Amino acid sequence: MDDHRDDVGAGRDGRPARPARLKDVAELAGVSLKTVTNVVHERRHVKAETRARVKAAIAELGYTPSLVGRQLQSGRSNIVALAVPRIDEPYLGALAHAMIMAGERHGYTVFTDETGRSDDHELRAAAGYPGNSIDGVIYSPLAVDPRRLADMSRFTPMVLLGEHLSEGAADYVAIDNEQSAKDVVQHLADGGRRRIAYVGSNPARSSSVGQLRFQGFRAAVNDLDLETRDDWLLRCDRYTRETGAAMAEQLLPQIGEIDALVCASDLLAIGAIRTFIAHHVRVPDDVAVIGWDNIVDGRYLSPSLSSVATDLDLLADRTFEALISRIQGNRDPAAVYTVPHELIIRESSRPPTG
Amino acid sequence: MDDHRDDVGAGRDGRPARPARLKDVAELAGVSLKTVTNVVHERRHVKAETRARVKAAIAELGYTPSLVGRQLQSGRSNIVALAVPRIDEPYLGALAHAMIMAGERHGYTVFTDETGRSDDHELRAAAGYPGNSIDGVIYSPLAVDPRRLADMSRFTPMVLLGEHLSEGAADYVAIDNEQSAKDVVQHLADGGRRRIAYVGSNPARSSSVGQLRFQGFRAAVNDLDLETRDDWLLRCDRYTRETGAAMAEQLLPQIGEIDALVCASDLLAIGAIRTFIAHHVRVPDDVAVIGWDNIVDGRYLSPSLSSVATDLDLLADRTFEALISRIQGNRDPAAVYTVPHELIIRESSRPPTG
DNA sequence: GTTAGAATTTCTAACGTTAGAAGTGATGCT
DNA sequence: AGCATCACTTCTAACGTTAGAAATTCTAAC
Repeated sequence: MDDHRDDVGAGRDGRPARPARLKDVAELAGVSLKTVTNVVHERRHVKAETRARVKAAIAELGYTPSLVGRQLQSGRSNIVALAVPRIDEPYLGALAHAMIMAGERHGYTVFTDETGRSDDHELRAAAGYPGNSIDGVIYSPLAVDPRRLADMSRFTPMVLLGEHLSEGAADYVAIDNEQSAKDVVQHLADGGRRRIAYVGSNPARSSSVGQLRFQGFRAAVNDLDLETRDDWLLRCDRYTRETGAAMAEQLLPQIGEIDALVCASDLLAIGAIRTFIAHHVRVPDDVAVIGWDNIVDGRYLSPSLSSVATDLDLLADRTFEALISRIQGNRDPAAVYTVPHELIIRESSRPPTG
Repeated sequence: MDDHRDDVGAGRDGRPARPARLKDVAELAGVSLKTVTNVVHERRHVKAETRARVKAAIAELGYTPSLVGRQLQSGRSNIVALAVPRIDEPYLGALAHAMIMAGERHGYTVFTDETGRSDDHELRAAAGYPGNSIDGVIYSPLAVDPRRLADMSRFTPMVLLGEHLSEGAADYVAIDNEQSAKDVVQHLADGGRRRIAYVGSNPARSSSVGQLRFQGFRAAVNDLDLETRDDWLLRCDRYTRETGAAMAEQLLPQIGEIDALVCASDLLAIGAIRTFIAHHVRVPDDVAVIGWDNIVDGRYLSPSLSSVATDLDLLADRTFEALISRIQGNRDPAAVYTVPHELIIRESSRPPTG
């Protein structure tokens, strides 16, 4: 009788005017709050008859537990944030999709956030979204200083993707980038390619995937006695189609010398192929092109794009295993989890005809 | 002295062992809770000296208000859900990006959810994510029965995108689909195309964008005295690359008769072009192809893809305006908001050379 | 020096959930 | 009959925030 709000489930169309609370259920069923939670959580020590009555009341009121109340009480939200630079990049979209599915398997809701708008957003993600009661962060950093990140992440369960931070700031999940680059070069050599260019290195960021892949590339080129030259190695920060197109522009004078181009991402490769075709450079006959990420668009390109594929579902599962372990208090030193990769050969890197 | 937790900001490395609460700030500053909130909310009636002391305490403890606490108290979360079938579809990724940016402009956090996994997920979105304290839903439905949706959405602020529900279940924001199709046909006619096929109609779902666009298509074909035939009109549910490829397969026998293909989405168009090229059908010389959505990939395709572009930023802003008005209690009948579209002409629909 | 009124601050209940502690009966054993 | 044990249920404080009401202090005018 101390409740002034009396219109639960009383809409004249039979729908509640406001969501029912635990208290409403308790009153309708004529039991205490605790008994209702006991029923909701399927606990013992509730008489069958009481249980039935409570369940009926729950059904009648259409009661759904308020996650906010729970969260406040438990300190846990079962929400993790996936922080990526831009959600409209194909690879990151596919990653988000895989993470959402994996989150579901592991009992977590994945809240995808974009950090690419500003450094502030990146730092906010790195700090674990203070105030938002995020249980953990899956983070694909772009520009944040690794040192700073290591500092901030100490108190936020976090798993890193994409860029490798040598300081071991947090758990890291990725393919073996160097080895995948070696596989790429081996494949090109198998197809008779000898003089290979590379787009996407960046010595200034030695831990970037582009640089890791470049190291594998260079090692394989040496091991297999292939040729590369400094002016065939183009560095860039952003792995976009635009950049790829611009880089290919720079390579046009070398066409005829080079017979293959390795791009640190499919987007770079797509941009490069676009430029090549526009200048009547034939792919793969004049130049083989290959990238990383196996984005769907590559399959529908003409020529279709060869690429290094990550098993995203596996990557997402590993990520959640690591993250959940951290959420549950694991304080071991940061670990690196490697997931397998696979070379998907399509038209763009087939051996030249004739 | 009734607080048993005494390790706020007491980590021996100078970082808090747990997040600071309002109460911690109040104690450190030697004032009451209300005074601290008054400072946090920049309210009057706080002495300058007190304000300074509180601010110092906030800074020292690194206090950030708990959004959960706020949400419980206010019933508002300032979070809206964007429910799309799949986040890894290029158009939906671009839409999500635009919505996240617009949300920021309007003071909302956008939580992107995928509903494509099951009907349950769609219904959950339609019901406003019960228990999650979502303030509103931006919803791009795929399969939910409009009738049911109308029923559920009555109590959840909601804006619909994509599919048009004639029942007026909720506010709807989109381009003028019929007019855009007429513009497409006009453009093809201007380029000398006369016999035009269409992929993406679906009479079973008369309110689907594919069907709306088809209606505009047919009207324009009649008005401009162009030709189309029943076996040039292919219906489909899913606007994917795969479907587009399959539909184009069906059209191969008609090549030579038709000189243009209108696809209800860019993905369909991309799939179709892939099939055409694989079968040495020249685009645009043999067949012009054009789609909707202006996804970035279309620009890098060869031939680059002509498309109907929506101004996504404008669409997102309109969406938020409508949604916020609903959140604030607007009970007017559901409205339709139309945003402008633009025809982006690229290579795939250029007039045949020679 | 009083006092009305304003300025500033504190007190307290509430948001919806949870779970430990405490309470009530009923049963079975001696 | 007395008592411990068990099944079941209720009571209550707590999570972090907010804001109306109440209390206190200050200011200025008489």
